[in-house]
Amino acid sequence: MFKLSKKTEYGILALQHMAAMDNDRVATVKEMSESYVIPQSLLAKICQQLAKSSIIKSVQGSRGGYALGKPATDISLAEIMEAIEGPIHIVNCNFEEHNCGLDDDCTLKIGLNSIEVQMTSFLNKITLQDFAVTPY
Amino acid sequence: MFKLSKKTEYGILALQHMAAMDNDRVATVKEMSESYVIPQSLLAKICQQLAKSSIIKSVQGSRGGYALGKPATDISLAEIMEAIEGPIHIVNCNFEEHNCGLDDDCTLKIGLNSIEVQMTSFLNKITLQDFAVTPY
DNA sequence: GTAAAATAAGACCAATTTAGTCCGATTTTC
DNA sequence: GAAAATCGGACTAAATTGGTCTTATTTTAC
Repeated sequence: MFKLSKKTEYGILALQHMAAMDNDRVATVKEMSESYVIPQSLLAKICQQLAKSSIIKSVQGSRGGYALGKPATDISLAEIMEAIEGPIHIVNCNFEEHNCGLDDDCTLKIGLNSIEVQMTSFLNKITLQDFAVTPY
Repeated sequence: MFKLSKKTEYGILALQHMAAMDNDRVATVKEMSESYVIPQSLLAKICQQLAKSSIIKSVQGSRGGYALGKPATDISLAEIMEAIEGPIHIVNCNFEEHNCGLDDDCTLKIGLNSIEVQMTSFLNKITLQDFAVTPY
């Protein structure tokens, strides 16, 4: 299951939308949920999460909506995933709770640690700009 | 959810075990499931999947078991994941079934395609040897 | 000042996926 | 022929993800 969750996909679609729009306006959840056929209340929650991580900024009230909180070149895929799905860890066990009974001898954690580091570094380097599709 | 499934983790533990053992012997599921505290019948199925992909080879009957089917340097992480979890796709939609209603205009697929390529290439380069922990 | 249109937030349920169990069959050794 | 192993599939349980609903708050426009 090395896959983005649907929520993350929805979040990316929304971010691509915001990246493509004029700088002076904000996008509403309603507008985006209709464009991309995403349940409105689900996208609403996703936008709230993105806003909490200040990837996007919210404008409340009527005429409100969302817009990117920073340039698309400054928004990494890792950041988006973490905002929506939580911390990225490729192995299930983590250092807070040893639940496999092997504790610190776990050869899985030891062996895969460097891979997790490389992975997250890769995901950190990819920015929204990289996968924002320019209209053609 | 950029995470290995527990099944894949179990599979890796088993592969690490086989990689570390003498070349002339085979490892039984019982032996490995006890060492790493993995449900025996679950590990049994995982080993069958690894054997189907010829990552490991099976010896049937009493005194049977499993051993690596090729050198640890030839077994990639991508290969292990695919054997256990199926094909690697970072986006939910795929080209066989368009289920989002956006069909070929999906900016998600277009934008993330190159990232998926880079990811799988990365996972293909990592071999069991790389994360096999040498006894110390 | 009130109605309308938006975000905020959290509880809740549904659907899907993953993890794990169970049973019977087959293969091989002793 | 018994024992010890893999083979394979159906089934159930648990966990995660996806999605809904409801209520509150904020802001604008009339």
